[in-house]
Amino acid sequence: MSEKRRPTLEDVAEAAGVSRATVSRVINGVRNVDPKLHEIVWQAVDATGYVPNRAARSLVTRRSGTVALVVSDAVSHDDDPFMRRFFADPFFGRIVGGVMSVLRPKGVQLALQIVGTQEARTRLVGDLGQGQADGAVVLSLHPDDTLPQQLCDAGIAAALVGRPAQPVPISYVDLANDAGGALAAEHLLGRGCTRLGMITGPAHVPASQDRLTGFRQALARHGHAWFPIAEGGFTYESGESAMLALMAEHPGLDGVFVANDLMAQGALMALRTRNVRVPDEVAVVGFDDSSAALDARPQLTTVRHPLEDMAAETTRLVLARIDDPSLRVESVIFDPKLVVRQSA
Amino acid sequence: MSEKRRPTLEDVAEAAGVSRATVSRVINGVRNVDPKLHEIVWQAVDATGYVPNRAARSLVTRRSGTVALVVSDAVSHDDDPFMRRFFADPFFGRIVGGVMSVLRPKGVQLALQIVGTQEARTRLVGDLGQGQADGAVVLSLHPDDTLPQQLCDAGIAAALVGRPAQPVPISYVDLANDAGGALAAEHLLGRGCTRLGMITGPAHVPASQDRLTGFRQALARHGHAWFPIAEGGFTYESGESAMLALMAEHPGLDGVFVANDLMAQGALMALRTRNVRVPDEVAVVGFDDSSAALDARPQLTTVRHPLEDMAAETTRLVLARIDDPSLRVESVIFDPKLVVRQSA
DNA sequence: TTGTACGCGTTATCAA
DNA sequence: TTGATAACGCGTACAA
Repeated sequence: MSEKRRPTLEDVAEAAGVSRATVSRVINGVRNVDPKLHEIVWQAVDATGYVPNRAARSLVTRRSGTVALVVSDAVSHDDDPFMRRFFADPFFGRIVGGVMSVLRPKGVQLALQIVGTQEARTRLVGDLGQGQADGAVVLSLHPDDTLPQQLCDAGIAAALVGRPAQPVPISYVDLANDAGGALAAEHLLGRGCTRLGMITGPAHVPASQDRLTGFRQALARHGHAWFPIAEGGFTYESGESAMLALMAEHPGLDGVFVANDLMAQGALMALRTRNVRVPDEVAVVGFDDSSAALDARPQLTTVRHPLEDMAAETTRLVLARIDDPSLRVESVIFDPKLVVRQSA
Repeated sequence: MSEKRRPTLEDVAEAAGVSRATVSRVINGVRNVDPKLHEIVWQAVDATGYVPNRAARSLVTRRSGTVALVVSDAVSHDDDPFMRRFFADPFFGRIVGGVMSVLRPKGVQLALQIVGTQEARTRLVGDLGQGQADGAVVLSLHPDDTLPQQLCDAGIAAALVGRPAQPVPISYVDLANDAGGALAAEHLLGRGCTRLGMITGPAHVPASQDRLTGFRQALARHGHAWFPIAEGGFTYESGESAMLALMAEHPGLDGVFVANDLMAQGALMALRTRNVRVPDEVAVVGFDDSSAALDARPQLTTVRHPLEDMAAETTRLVLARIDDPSLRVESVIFDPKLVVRQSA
């Protein structure tokens, strides 16, 4: 890019009147350095405008100074409607924000990787094993995803955002989805609803199951042994039709917990179609606190998913494991909060 | 990661019975290599499982083998509702897909960078100048964004997805937004609408202006000298209120062109609120063909924005400029297509 | 066409 | 505590 040569350690050393080695030690914060030299060196760094050469450093440290953000789906990105849905949620952006918030201060690069096919997954694990990145923050979006196991087998420093669908000894950060379901139940009961129903997400998604379980247990604690359920697919449309089905079979419902905001938005549309007033006739609680919650009419009361914080924590887990590969597998669970708006 | 040392060029050379240099030449596809050796070397590469060391290569080639995907906004990510909107669109995911489709085959890494503050922008330009990445695909989301100019001044290989808001000698790829506006106009007129209106995006966004211009000119060609306009902010809510305003002031409208799908979705909601049938009483055409177009009821007839292709082309522009910095600034314009669904 | 040898900018080892 | 000096793995003039 620039015409003139970038300053190197040697240049700084000359400017400071010391040796390369000393400058290197100062910059890397190694102890055993004369405080006087310390200052002199930093001044020289400033004066020369020195910036460490990542490649040279990587070559000798055998670290890339990069962490990969891997989005793993069952099928290729382009063909899959769910993948479009995934990006359609603010989900991804929030995660990126959380990851960057811890990577940036450490000067670590974020390399984005999206793997849809089995071949791509295998290649990715190979690349990571070759040191393309020092570790990986992984979003595994499909229950049959083999990537967590592969990463584990390859001994790669990685952690998942969200509990792995299958039991794999890999670190992860998750939300107490069951607690979220309980929050929704308590809130609906608290506002006087007595005939509750739920629209769940896909049965094979762990988060979806947990939300159902939490909702069910909280209701059971209040004596509600049973409630009608309709299964959706986390999409707007599925929420709409699930709500229609629920209303057709159980006309007396006065409260519904929907496993994500997008479906809840669809459910609101269905209620509107049937001229049912929300929340007066039927109260609706969503999940995620995504932008869909604000777009909805009425605005959604929903369970907030602190994705940024969770992504940041996941990144810390990965970084810690890069520093010390002997660290044991760990999981961190976040607690959800209820955000009360208009729909319940 | 792995216990044993990774194979190096030296190992391959030994296995093939040639010198390091020859192996290097074969791998990098340099001419002047004996075809026989060529094959022998590749077999040795296979046998040893050799993979080039990026750091070592970078050190000598002075290339990072990385392209940055930069999202530049006027304010910090977390605070800005527009940023959430941005990620809320499938926009970002589609662009990532397009970029990766050309980077992956070339073995180039994608480094994600999100800069919200002026300080972050300056630091980014510095980092890129230091060779953190060889070039940048840039999404500039704010009219006052100084990043394009800064990149230009720093002589960094970069190209924008979307026309820069201010005239800057930098390569970009854009959509013929005006042609898209014209498509919408022709379609509405073609289906017999005679009293048209438009909901525009923010006046300072170039794409928004162009859509309006194209719509206007096409109508003018058919004798429609004037039509009512309401300005929105590319959000669902703004589309909803713009539509309400339009209906209040111009009750006779029978067709509306909305500058993006999200606003169009809001407009549909407004029409529904007023019990106006779509498309029978009022036809609606959106823009982008985002997932919002499919979520809408009725599903949106809209102008398709070939974002993946555009992002891929932008990436090619960046790559070409990395290879040959003397390449002149270039722009590539894509043509939109009309996707007919139910709303018009 | 192939091989030798040097340099890329760091970190790390070992004397001093 | 500091300073030479040896890797790190690769590309490439230059010589053969």
